[in-house]
Amino acid sequence: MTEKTRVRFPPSPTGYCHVGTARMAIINFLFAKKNNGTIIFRSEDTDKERSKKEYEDDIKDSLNWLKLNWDEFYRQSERFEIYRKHIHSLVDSGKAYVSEEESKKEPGQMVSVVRLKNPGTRVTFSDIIRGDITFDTTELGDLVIARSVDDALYHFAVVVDDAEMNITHIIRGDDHISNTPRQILIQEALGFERPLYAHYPLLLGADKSKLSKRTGDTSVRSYKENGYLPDAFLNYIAILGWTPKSQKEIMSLQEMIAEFDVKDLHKSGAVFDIDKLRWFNRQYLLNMPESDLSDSVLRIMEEAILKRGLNWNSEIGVQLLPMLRERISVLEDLKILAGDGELDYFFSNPLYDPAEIPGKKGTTISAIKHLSALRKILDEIAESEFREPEKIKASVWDYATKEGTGAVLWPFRYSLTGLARSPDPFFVASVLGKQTSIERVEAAISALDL
RNA sequence: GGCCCUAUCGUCUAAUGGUUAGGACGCCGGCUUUUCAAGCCGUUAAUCCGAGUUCGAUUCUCGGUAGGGUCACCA
Repeated sequence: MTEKTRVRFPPSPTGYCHVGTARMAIINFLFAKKNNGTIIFRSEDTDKERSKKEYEDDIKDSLNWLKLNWDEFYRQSERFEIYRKHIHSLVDSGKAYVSEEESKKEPGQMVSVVRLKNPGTRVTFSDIIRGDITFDTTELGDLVIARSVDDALYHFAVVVDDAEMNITHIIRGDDHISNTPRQILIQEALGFERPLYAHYPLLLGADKSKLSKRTGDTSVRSYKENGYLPDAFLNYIAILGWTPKSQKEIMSLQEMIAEFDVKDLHKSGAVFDIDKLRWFNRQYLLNMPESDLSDSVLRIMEEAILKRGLNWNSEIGVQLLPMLRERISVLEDLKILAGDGELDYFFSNPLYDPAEIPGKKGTTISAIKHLSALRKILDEIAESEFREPEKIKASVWDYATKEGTGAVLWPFRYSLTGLARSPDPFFVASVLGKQTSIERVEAAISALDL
């Protein structure tokens, strides 16, 4: 009978959930699901000083946000009894010994660390991604495995836990390659079976070094807060450093699971590219039902509009939804858009710069003429038809083409928005409504008359 | 510095002992009934270097070089 696949998420709660942690989880998740396996979340909090519950919670929240769930949960700080037992057995059997030495952390203090007797062999392990890797372990010396007989260190805890939890596959970052031989040494001293290893390359920052705070946002929560969609984020991170056989990029979780193979993980590191992440997010945004989006879009917009000292109008906000969705890649963009005043004219009358009203293709004279004509045309459109941009366009179009679209449409759009850049005038007018639109055209005319 | 890992467009990557070295993101340009955005089309752009094997290497081997990782009583 073959053993059931068991993998682990072993973050240490010494900081907020890092993008690299998310990637570790995704890879292990895909592998586990593909093989119908079990996922063990193990909080590696043996460092009492640096570990915090707050961070552990953040990591759990972040993984939950990405819908990466696990089957079993452990905390190493609650397992010292188990480690102690194994440390004692090692000392009793002579494979490890207690060593009285001066503390490295507190010079002058004497401590009794536990050291493993290093047989000094060459250790070769077979990595699923990289093939055989050999290390000469003599240079490791008698490594310290515990601060004292009661206080296991990371490497020891990991080896014991991986064995006790029947982990079959250790899939982790490249940075652990050189940790592997020392863990194997401990493993062999303890008489444990060796699990299978796979080391994938680290995520890189724009400068090609390990992704760090210097190179951009590294906490998963910051992406969540900036309005990235979890599915898009997950998809992008999964595809970074892994090409499925189908070579598809946009994939559902189910597709990823179906296609996943550790052997397809790349050997070289990939740069985390925020522009591509934004593109992924946009694709997901575009495919979302509007109903799933409207609450957050409306909330963000309202907040930004209120902040600008304008009156919020949710009826108008709702009409803006489809237009807005087209113009953003990330929800955060909306905050910027609205915060910069690019939506102000929907909620208050714009101010005009008379020199801007005619546009490049017109003059003051022509602008007055066209705007007056437009006022009349708009006035003749039935209130009910004013709801539809296409109807407004149809009414205005003959006149505009006859007189020159640029000369007519620019003043029209500018009178409605007061901005050099905006969505098209037909859409804007339909949102504003007949009365407001006409009022603004008139206001622009009088701005020119003065 | 020792040890270990890696090396295709700016970035993510595909492919092969023989290809016009393909795609995606970005950039740039054009088109699309005003502007902006979007969309569509297109352009630009890569096999780190040097030997060897071979009729032929981007691909295989070796050596450089470069980049990264790791060398704790952190994880």
